[in-house]
Amino acid sequence: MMSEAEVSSPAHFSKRDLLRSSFINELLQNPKCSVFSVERVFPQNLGMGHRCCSKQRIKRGLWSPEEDEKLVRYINIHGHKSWSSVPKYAGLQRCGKSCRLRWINYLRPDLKRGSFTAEEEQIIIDIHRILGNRWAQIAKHLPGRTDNEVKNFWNSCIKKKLISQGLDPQTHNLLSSHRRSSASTISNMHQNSNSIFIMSSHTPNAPVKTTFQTFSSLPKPPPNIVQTPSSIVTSEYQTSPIISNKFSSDFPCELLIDNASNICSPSYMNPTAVELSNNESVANWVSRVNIDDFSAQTLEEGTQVLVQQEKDKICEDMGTDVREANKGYLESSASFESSNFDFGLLESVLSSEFISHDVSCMDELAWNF
DNA sequence: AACACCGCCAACCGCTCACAA
DNA sequence: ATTGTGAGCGGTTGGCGGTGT
Repeated sequence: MMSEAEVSSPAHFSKRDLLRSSFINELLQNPKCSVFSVERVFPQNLGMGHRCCSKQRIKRGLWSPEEDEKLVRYINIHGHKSWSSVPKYAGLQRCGKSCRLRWINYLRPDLKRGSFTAEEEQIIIDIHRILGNRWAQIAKHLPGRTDNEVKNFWNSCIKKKLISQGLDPQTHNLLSSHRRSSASTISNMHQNSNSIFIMSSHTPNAPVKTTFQTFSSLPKPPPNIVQTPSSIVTSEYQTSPIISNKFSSDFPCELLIDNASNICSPSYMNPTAVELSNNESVANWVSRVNIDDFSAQTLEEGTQVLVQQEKDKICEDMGTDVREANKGYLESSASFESSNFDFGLLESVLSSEFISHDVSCMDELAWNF
């Protein structure tokens, strides 16, 4: 433990050290902790404040330990019913917005600190492939992580990693510079073994049309579509015995099929990932089929059960008659369209769990929407 | 040692949405 | 229906620290 003199000396701490030091935790546990006696000001950050708080002269920029202490102490005692009143009563020359941000992104006691794990990284990638840059949604699936943290991690690490793998970080498809070589490879896979395809519905926000079809009856895809399933030519998709039928009012669906191994992974494409979906030739290629037919013809028995279980579960949650839902084609039924059920979120939970873990975890999924 | 460059990340900005008056 | 306010979100910025020359 450092002496107070050491702690009080700004020279001993870089900004990052101060922000990250373990005594933040100490402070959180003990609001009366007075370890921050140092007068640390950031004159360069003394601006006029946010537009939302332009009436006051408020401080901007990095938070000093004293400010952190005041904020933590106040919230520990009074909570934060109204952020706009927090700075006033906490004795801070900050706007409420800044206080809220500081609390949520840094001072909240339930925050996890330290580097992202490989598992967290994979979850981020998986959910991002589905939801796109919806950092807050992604962060909800990473306990103790904030949207800001996830966003920064994405921009500083994952993005580069994907690019280095020849993947477009927005669409998770192959970058154009990598397409030429990959396209021929995948095209060969199609010709030789009927390996992997993507079937896609069309525009984002459009009602979900069908997305499922037996592989063998599909017409040959247009040349450009075989360039796209870059992200599924990975071990995770080749080894995950995943199948589920999901629908979304927000996102177009895609179904990833490895016919050679009978592995299927339907998913949603994030809106930025549908560049090909607006292509007419792609639209023509995607045709409608009965989902039950698909399941029966192409899936092993155990997988069919999983399909049915999930369909039932979804319909149950929505108050929809399962048998009714199973009767016809799973296109944009009125009940789905009018529902407030967040299929995007559902999908994000499901896919992150399924892709990263064993299928047996299906029953453990939280349906807390 | 000095400087330049670069990556990380905390914080800000501007926007949208929800809700109350 | 309109307006004002607050909360939340995603994009962006800029300072700091590490690294290379």
